[in-house]
Amino acid sequence: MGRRILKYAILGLLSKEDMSGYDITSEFKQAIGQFWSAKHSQIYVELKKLVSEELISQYIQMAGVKLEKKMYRITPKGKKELQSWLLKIDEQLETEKDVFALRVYFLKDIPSEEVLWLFFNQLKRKSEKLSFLKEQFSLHFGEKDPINLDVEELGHYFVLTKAISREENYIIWLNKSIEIIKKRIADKSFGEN
Amino acid sequence: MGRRILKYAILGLLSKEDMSGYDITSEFKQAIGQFWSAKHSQIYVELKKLVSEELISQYIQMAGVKLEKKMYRITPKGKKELQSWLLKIDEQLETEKDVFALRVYFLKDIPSEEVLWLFFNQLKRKSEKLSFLKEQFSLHFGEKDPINLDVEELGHYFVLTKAISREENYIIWLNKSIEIIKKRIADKSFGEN
DNA sequence: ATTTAACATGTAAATAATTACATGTATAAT
DNA sequence: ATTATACATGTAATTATTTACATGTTAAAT
Repeated sequence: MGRRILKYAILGLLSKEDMSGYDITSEFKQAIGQFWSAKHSQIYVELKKLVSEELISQYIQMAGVKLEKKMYRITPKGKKELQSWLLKIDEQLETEKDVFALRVYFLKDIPSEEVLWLFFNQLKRKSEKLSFLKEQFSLHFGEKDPINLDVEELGHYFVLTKAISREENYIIWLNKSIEIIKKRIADKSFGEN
Repeated sequence: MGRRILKYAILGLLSKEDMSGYDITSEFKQAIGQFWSAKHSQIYVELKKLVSEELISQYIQMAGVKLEKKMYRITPKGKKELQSWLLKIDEQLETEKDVFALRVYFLKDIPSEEVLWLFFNQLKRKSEKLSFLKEQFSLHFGEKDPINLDVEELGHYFVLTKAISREENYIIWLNKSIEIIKKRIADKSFGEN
């Protein structure tokens, strides 16, 4: 935190095409939302700030008869700031937070009969997420070879493959852990009998 | 963020053994720091809050002649709250934020001659992190079979294997992406000549 | 002996982010 | 026609987190 990531996320999205606050909110439910996300309340405030900083400009687009949709467009100044940020290297790798892993660290305080259920529950959620991501992938890329992809699509391709492999890896770890837990339970009841 | 994760992270750590604020800060530089972390300024404030909530208690331990180290111990009330939190399921999976992936999504705005360097840089950092984690692992577990591990150590084992596989997976993705980028560059210069 | 690094604890200010409150339009389904 | 859902935008209050400021002790290295 504290590095105005949302600012650059918005500039990056607007660099591709003009969008409304609602559109940006929706983007964070798609591929890029796997790696950065914000609520609409934060987005609308940030958009106003970016306008005041002259990094983006605003115009009205009618949606229906009465609904004035506020569209935003990146300015040359905004584009420049985005490009310079994209080349910046973060001083240190930030913590990729994961509350499930935190809970697992405190395993000894979880009743042993509940542990397996917790892992299976996480497995279910992660499997669902993986399905969603794979669907997204086949929808956008199908059997396409990334070598031939337009550079406009390549970022999306990389990010989707990253998200998919992350979930696959998570699931593998969950299954391995489940096996260990099961084996420990089996060994224990054997010892007890 | 609004779910007081740090509160439970501290309770979980204190559930294992009494610690000072400094000790907790140090823990976040070890294995669990891969999945949750906080700065000392936040930790000291949270500790005082937890004392006022009677979830932990404080006592003094002399370190040297003058240095009064403030130690914290979890109370039965604190233990109870921890255990109930550990069984709670998060309503929805939160975004596992990753600024590098965000930058990659905006690839089209990065000069093509800089892209490879960015990926290689990330590869270097992630490889270093992986080495650190593997060192931690062999230090704590060596060739031990997780089946025979004490339940006190099992959480640590799972978290370390999770952190290691996450980094390994990240590195695989980076290498695959680098190959694609290289191939695209080769194809392009072939076409241009 | 002196310096450096690690140990140790705090507060204040600013920023980032969430949750809750608040309102209205357009479209699809029933 | 009515209802539900998606589209659309905002503010206020609260909480979480970082950065900067501030100080002192202990142990190890030179």
